[in-house]
Amino acid sequence: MNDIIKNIPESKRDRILNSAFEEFSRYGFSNTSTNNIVVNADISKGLLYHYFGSKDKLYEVLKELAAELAFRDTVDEINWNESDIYRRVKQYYKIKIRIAKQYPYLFRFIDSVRYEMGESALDEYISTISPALYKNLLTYNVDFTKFDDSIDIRKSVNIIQWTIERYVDKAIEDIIHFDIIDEDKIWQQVDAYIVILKHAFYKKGYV
Amino acid sequence: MNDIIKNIPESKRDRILNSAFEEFSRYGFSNTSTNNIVVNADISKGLLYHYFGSKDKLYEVLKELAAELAFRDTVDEINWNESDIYRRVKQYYKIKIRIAKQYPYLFRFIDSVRYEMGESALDEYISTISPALYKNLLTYNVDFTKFDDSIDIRKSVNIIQWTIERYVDKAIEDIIHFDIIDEDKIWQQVDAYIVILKHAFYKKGYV
Amino acid sequence: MNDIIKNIPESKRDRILNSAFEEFSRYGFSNTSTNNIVVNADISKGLLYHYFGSKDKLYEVLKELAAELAFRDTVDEINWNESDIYRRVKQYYKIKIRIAKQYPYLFRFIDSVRYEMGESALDEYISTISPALYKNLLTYNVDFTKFDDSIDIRKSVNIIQWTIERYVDKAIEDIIHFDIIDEDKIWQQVDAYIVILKHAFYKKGYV
Amino acid sequence: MNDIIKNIPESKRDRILNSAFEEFSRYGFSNTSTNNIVVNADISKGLLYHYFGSKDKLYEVLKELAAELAFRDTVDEINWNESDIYRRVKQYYKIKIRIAKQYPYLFRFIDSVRYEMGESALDEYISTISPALYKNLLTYNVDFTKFDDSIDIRKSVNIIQWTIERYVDKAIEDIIHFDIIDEDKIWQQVDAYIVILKHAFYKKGYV
DNA sequence: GATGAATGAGGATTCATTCAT
DNA sequence: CATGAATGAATCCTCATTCAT
Repeated sequence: MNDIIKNIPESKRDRILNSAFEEFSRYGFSNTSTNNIVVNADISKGLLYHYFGSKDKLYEVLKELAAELAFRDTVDEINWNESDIYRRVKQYYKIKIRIAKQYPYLFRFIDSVRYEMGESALDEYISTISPALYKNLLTYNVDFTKFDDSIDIRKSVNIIQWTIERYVDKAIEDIIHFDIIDEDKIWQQVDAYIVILKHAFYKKGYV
Repeated sequence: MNDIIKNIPESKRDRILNSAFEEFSRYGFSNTSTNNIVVNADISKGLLYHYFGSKDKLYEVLKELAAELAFRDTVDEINWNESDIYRRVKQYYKIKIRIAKQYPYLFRFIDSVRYEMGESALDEYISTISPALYKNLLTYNVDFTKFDDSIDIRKSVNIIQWTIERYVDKAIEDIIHFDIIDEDKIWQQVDAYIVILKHAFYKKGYV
Repeated sequence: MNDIIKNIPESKRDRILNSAFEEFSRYGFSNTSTNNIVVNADISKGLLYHYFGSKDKLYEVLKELAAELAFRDTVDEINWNESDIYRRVKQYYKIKIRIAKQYPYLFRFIDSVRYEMGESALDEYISTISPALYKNLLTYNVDFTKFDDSIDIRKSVNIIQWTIERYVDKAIEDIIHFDIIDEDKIWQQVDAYIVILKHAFYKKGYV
Repeated sequence: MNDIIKNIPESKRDRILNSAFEEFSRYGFSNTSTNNIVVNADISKGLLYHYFGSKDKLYEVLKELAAELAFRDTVDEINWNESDIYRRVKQYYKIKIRIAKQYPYLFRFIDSVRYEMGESALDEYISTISPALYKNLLTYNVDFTKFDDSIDIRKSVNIIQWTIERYVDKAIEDIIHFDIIDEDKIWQQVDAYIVILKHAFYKKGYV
């Protein structure tokens, strides 16, 4: 499947993929018109079928690509030696923003697939790899000795993740709506929150 | 909106509603054919449009009805003076089964709407009334003094709800698949679980 | 299958059937566009599918109708007690012309089906009933005592049939091209030939 | 037209021609996809159009080639001094098998053209040269004095031809299906039949 | 010569909606 | 009330043909 994408000239490839990600995430599989996809991608109808053969196949390729980028590659790229929970989480969300800059609708697409499918290629990632990724992100090799023992660490960790996630998801929506984001500003704001969160959850010495 | 339903002769009404609930919950809004709805309801196409005007309007009416039955009426019907958590929860699920007997696909329909819509009439119930219903069901006027203080009451309550819910949802699927259920048997089995759960969560005196 | 045709109002029915007979006989099954059929029949695309469901089904119905008219009904209508070969053959071709007046392309359609199919519903008529019809037409209950014994009767009969057929097929082509024929004139010319043929093949007493 | 074929390197030529003969004979002109032709011939789409210009032109060239091989060249190659009907007929079918070994689908292609066309280049051969070829094959310079006078010679000749033809056509189908035939065996079997046929039709002295 | 990406008109089919009866 | 015939725009997909490389 990946061979299909590899063979498309870069210039067109992301136009096609983004157009398809957007349409499918907006309208679902059956309500998405290949017509709209090709118009937005500025290619001919024939070319879409030259590359992908059918609407079904296109959808499969998108699911495969989404799984690759959002789960497999991400797991490989994270530096699991980073034991500080804040830097660990920031790492992950920096990757997510980088992906969203290339494919703004990819994460919305993943959400929409989750809704449409019972058992499928992507579901493997959603139901298995995705929870595992999040679990490992927040636990594997994390230095919990920095945390204040009197506080529920798991919940603390959740609050940390949710807070950062909130900013990042808002940033991704900004990419979708305004086509551009001020990434520096995002990380500055995130860092400001991290200062507060460290005060709340870390032992005095680690703040 | 409710006037529309009121004006449909009883003999046809539930045939139409159930056919529509089933099709929409199976295939989603846009992938549902009004043709299938009228065939399964054994009415003419013209009649569907006579009553509902359009596919959109039909969908709206169904959402409204679903919200009415599954949330508004249910809230009104629950006896909020019943402070025993087990009897309280059983009350709710008895109502749910009664609704499912009349409209087997209604709860599947609600799930499907949640998936398809961003902001909609039903969302008001899903995002506001539905969580409130569940919260009140498990907390409002509930006599928590019966609970063993050493145990996390919230989690206990969740286990109680989840256990009962599991049986009820399975029963609703049976209504869909076999058209009939043995309700007595369901409640017997639920009661057997309640005995176990009371041992686990209630103070000795209340078991 | 015949129910489909029966349910179409007469005014439209023959417009549709003739348009389809013409297109299919001209271009073959796959090269025939349903678009052209509906344009020539002056109906909407949807209506064609409302009646016939698919291009395949339409083709099946046409084959069935062709077999019915050109073979089954024809066999039933011929007066097999007519033992004079000339009157017998004329009978058959009068039926053929009557059919062609209603469905000018029907016989061309049959020829085209013969070419496209291996084994099919119509083939049953073409490969079995059609040869049987011709054989019986020229032999069953025919009074061969009228023939001059010194001449090959079978060949004589063929010449008789071919001569009449030639005029009739030409007449059918005229129906196609000019929309109208002078049937009286055709039979006058045919009768003139019959006089000659009787001189050639019949015993003196029967001329 | 023949220049087109001449200019194609031998290595590719027969691959292209056989692929095209097969597709056209299977699916007819309009239902044949040039895509399938190039895939089966293992050439690019562009090359097909480089050589032939269009699907129509390709079809014309194939018809021309078929006429050349199956009629013109065959007529030239037959030794018309061979007056023995059995050897004469065997000659012809040996040529036919040699052609079929190079172009297995050529004779099926000719049959399919006959079906599709009204008036065309190939029809000239089908309607004029082909009947003439068969007529001459079975009559021109044939020594009929060998035949038993009491038997209808024409019919005898037909039986001779049909018998041999049956074996040869079966052999050609074997070429198509199994890619190989045992030609010696075919002629042995044909000769065995000839012995029988001579007994039936020849005067005692020529058996 | 040789490639195959690219085109876009045209293919069959579906379906929400209307309206005369 | 009730019907279902009728519409036609929109659906996915195919394919002969072109052309830059």
